[in-house]
Amino acid sequence: MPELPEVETVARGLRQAILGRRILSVTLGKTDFIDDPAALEQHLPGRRIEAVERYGKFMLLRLSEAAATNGNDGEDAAKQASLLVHLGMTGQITPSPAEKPPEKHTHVCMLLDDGRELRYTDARRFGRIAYLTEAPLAEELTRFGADPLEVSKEEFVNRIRERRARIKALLLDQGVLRGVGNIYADESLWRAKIHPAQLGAKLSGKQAETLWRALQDILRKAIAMRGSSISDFLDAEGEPGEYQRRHRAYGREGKGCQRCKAAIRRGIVAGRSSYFCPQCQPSPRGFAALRLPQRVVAMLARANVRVKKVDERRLHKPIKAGGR
DNA sequence: CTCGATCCCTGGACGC
DNA sequence: TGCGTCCAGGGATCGA
Repeated sequence: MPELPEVETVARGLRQAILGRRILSVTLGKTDFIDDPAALEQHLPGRRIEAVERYGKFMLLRLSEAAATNGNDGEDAAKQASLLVHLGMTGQITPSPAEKPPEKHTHVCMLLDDGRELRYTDARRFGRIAYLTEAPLAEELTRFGADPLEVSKEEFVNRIRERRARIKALLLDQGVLRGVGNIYADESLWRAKIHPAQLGAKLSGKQAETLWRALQDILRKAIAMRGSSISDFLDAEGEPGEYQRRHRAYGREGKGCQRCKAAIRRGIVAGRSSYFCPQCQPSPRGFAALRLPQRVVAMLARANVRVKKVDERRLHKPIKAGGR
């Protein structure tokens, strides 16, 4: 599950491995996750990879200008362009010897001028790849919020406190902050002792500042440890990260909170599994019950136990209107 | 504006 | 061994 630290790790690896290489040819497999597959085949060959950048959970492979075609004044042909890559859930991008048989689910192979192949593998195809010239790229990137590592404390606090959505939803919203996903949202909320279902507008200035600090600190440490490998994340060298060892909340249902020993709980907030300490991260008023995971519901049903249905209007009513 | 639901997709875990 | 079901989840989209 590549989030900012994992994508940063991959981008750094790629920078070491393929900067300056020229793409000679492109071979595609399944293409339903590629914006315009033909554009890759048509425009990538001949281009040099001049930079590798990260933008939120995206990687940007900056390409050299195409050789100007005769009669075109280079007007369209020579445009700056980039390959935008999102790893989704299971995406991996890594250079390998061209003679090595491709892994299963390899959908893009770019032959490089040093004899290797840059390969994109993605079992679930939740990723995205797009060839974009400058203007469409700029347009694409306007949808995203601040980089969590660069956002100032003031801006972060403002962005959070002016919203009435749950803090977990805000952290996951790429239009608010680009690059935070489920793991680092839960980890930073645990560190800041804030319940994931708390409303952004309900956070005190102090809490929001603490969260800002926690988030940055955790992201930096995670980058230093080359990200978290839960099931399938591997960096550009095919190595797993190490930060999963430092997880305090994510994936630790039933285990003891490392501050207070209470059992970490899991619930659904903002449609995502959310792990939190019921003791350190007090539930907001009005958030009576977390929806039970389907598995638990099924188990109870099988055991013929009746679960009193929570009145949903009550559950979500809350939050009087009128907050700015 | 914010919410939940649904879809996309596959592999792995688990129950029977 | 195998089958069915659930689940992981980022993101788009739709209706309430």
